Amino acid sequence: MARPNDEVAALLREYADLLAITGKDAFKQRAYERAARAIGGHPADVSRLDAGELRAIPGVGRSIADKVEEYLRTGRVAAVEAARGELPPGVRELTAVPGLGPKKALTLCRERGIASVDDLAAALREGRLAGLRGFGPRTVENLLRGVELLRASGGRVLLDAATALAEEAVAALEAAPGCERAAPAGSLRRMRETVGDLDLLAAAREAGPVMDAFAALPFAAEVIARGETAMAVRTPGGLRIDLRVLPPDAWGAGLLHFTGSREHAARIRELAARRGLRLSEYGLFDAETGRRRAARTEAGVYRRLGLPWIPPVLREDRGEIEAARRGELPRLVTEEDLRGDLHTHTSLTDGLAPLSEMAAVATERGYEWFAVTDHAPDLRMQRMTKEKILAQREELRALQGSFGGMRLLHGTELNIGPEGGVDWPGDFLAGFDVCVASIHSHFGLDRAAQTRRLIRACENPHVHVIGHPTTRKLGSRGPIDADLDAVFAACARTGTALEINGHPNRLDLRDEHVLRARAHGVLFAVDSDAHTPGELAHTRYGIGTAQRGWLTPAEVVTTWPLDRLRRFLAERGR
DNA sequence: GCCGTTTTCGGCCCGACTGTTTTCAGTCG
Repeated sequence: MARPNDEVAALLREYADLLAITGKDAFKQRAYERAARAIGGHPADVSRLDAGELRAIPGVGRSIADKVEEYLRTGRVAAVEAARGELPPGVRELTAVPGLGPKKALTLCRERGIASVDDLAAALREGRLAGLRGFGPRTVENLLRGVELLRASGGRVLLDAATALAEEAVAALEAAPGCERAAPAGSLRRMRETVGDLDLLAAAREAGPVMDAFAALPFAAEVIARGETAMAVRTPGGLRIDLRVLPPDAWGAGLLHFTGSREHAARIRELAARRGLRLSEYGLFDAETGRRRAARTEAGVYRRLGLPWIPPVLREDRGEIEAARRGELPRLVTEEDLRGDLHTHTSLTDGLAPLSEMAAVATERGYEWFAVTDHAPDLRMQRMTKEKILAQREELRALQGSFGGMRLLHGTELNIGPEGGVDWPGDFLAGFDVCVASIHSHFGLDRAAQTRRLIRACENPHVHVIGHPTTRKLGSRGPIDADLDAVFAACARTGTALEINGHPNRLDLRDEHVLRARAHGVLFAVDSDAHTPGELAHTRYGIGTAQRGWLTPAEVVTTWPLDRLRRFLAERGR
């Protein structure tokens, strides 16, 4: 079961969507969206708040607070039920189809009785949309492809794939005649865990040559749209890439606008409006005189609004604007802060490179220490034994000193059993420098059992880090069902660190969990979980997640110098 | 429906592109 905040947020979001589809007041709809976001991201459990505390959440007033209380008390909200009653239940999912918004969804429902994506697909195939106002042949074609796309991909790509595409595209744009600079914006720049489409920006006086270079990219399979300064292409895999070409002197305003999030940008524009200014991708203007006040740099635009520059990873309207105003933005952890990695594999188990090779690449990354943590025997397919791991320890000791000043640490990745036990007895575990413990099986246990096993693993005095705590895999496996707040509290109590696994298909913990765990006072380990030397660089995505969770270096044990890390490993506390 | 260091009422964020339009609504970011 979801936590109350998520349930309430989902309900408010549904209500906002229903208001949009049925054409109700757009401002009311926006108010519900804002409240949903605020409640979803609120650190305290809404089911434990009184009316006053509820209304203290920004965007929650009397009416919404009443509905939240009604929901928590009765499990339903009359107003939402009524709105649901106005539409067949499947209509809302129609708006997930690219190119299909609330207005067209309503038309389809009212005029043709279409109430689901499947209905829509059938109607399109059978030509039943003919004669419907606003649904000409081009629209029908686009909707067909939209349905196809929605079904094929679920819509989003992993961060590493998006990063690779963006880097290649940016290099090509920068090489175009007249292009002064180019950069990714959007959710990629904010380091969201997946990317729905790619936003690129370029600065040039003449847009034409830059757009030509964009259209000529090898992965630009199809041009979806092309205007004076904006265009969009689709990759063979179905990913949409948007390009916007800006005048060079509007670079900062454009970057801010297209980096988003939409919610953050909207609040910044609102802030500007309140000061008699108007913000667009072309700059910050005096609303009366039209004179431009700032545009060249992001920092300049923020400064003009009385704010310091806000890092893109924080721009989600999760309190960053308020923190910026108070001068309390965190000093975010960066990749340069990392001094080591506590979760890596070698060819002794399922890694692809020997210990010496992994360590050599770790040295190149400038690490001060480096832990090798191959799988323990309960993961049967790895065929691990005491003898094999002790032999690895000898090998590691023999290599100690071969990698400049970098210190090698010997560890293992234990398996958390269904009851919370781990592979080896305590006296054997005591021989390791570091133990990571992770769930690799029994994903289907109920919430109480999952919570119990994780807490037991935390309480094991030999366990230093809980690896990929929710075990989700993006696009293929959901998270286990556990009371994470109870687990976070146990980690804080026992001094066990939670991993932020940087593998792009894990990113586990995810940003929202990091924010919540942080409120409990938990320590974190940003790790690569590398199975090849190249994957050691996956920490960049883990760092992105850590930053989105507002973490500072002090909270991340993998940024600590060796002596401090050793104290943590010895005492497992602070 | 929310909100207030000019406001407790009257505001509430901005622009590009597409398609089906003879002047603009819908969608998206």
